[in-house]
Amino acid sequence: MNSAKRTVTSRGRVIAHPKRFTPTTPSPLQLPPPQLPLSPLLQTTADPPLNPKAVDLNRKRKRLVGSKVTHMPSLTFDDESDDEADDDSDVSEDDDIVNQPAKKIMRTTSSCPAFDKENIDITDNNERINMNINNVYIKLNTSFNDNMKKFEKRFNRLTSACLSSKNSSLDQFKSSSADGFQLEVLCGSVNLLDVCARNYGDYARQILRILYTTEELCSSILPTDSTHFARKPLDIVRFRKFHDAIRNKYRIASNKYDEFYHFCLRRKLVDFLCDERKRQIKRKEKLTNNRQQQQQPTHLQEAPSHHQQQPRHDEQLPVHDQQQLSNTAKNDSSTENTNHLD
DNA sequence: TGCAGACAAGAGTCGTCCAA
DNA sequence: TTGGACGACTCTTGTCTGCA
Repeated sequence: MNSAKRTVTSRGRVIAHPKRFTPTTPSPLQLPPPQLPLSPLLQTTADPPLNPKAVDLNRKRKRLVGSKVTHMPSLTFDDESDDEADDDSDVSEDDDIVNQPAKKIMRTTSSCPAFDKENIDITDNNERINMNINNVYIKLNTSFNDNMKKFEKRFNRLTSACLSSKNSSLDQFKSSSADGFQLEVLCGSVNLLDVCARNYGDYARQILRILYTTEELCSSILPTDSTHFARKPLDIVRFRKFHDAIRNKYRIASNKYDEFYHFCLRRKLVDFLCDERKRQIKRKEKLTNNRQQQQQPTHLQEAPSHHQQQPRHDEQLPVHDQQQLSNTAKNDSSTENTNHLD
């Protein structure tokens, strides 16, 4: 995956031979809700219409006003005299039908007073039907939203319960038998299994601090197959020893260790490495401030030597963190991590 | 009470996989 | 070939907890 053409993002990620440009689009939450073609009475929420055909119903409603309800499949208000008009109209017709006057309207132009009175009654009846349809849609929409909210609450409770149980209990990953586990995992002369810790997270951090130097922890990421990251992965040989220590310390079944590492440990380790970087930057800032304070007052240069702090071994920053520190001081994060490419 | 460490949440970005 | 889903890492911000 490594290629000669590599670019670096503002956050320091190495883009090895980008294949596809992913445009930055506003999140769906930032986008305006879709404009529903339904009437304003139905647009109580941003939810899409329950039935996609509601769009068609809405368009038909244009035609229904002032006409007779002849195209509502679920309603049977037709009388037999409308059959002629219905024969020439089709539900599947498009805008032409909507824009064209319905044939029923042609009958309202009759000079017969009886027909006029009948059409007025039909119009009033249609308006009442439309109002009823709107009310039904509103009730359905409200009921759907209420049920969705209830479902969301239940789902969130279930999710949190699953996550809490998964994070809090090691028992589900432990082996049923104590056989097959090592009594010692040596790192030099230190048996890693003798290290005491409050919990597996604390133990993992201590083991990492034993296996790796602070520089390595601050300049590396967890071992991964991907090569597009700016920081190099931790040494895989020592990381296998880390896995051995964790698995043997807490008697985790070998067939469940992957799941344990993925769900319980990985995130802790990622945050640990990130926090190590922050801590080192903080230490470096303190060291820099102390040096500046020592250099500024000339009359204090002859002060006792215990003010002069010698940099610790773990305070030697890698190149990219020095760059990051300088960028932090400049309040300009746009140029960080640009000089630490391999 | 202040500080340091651990942890969590979320946004941003990228690569990979896979279905259309 | 394209775009969505998903996983992974980085970074920021904030909260919680233990300790001196």
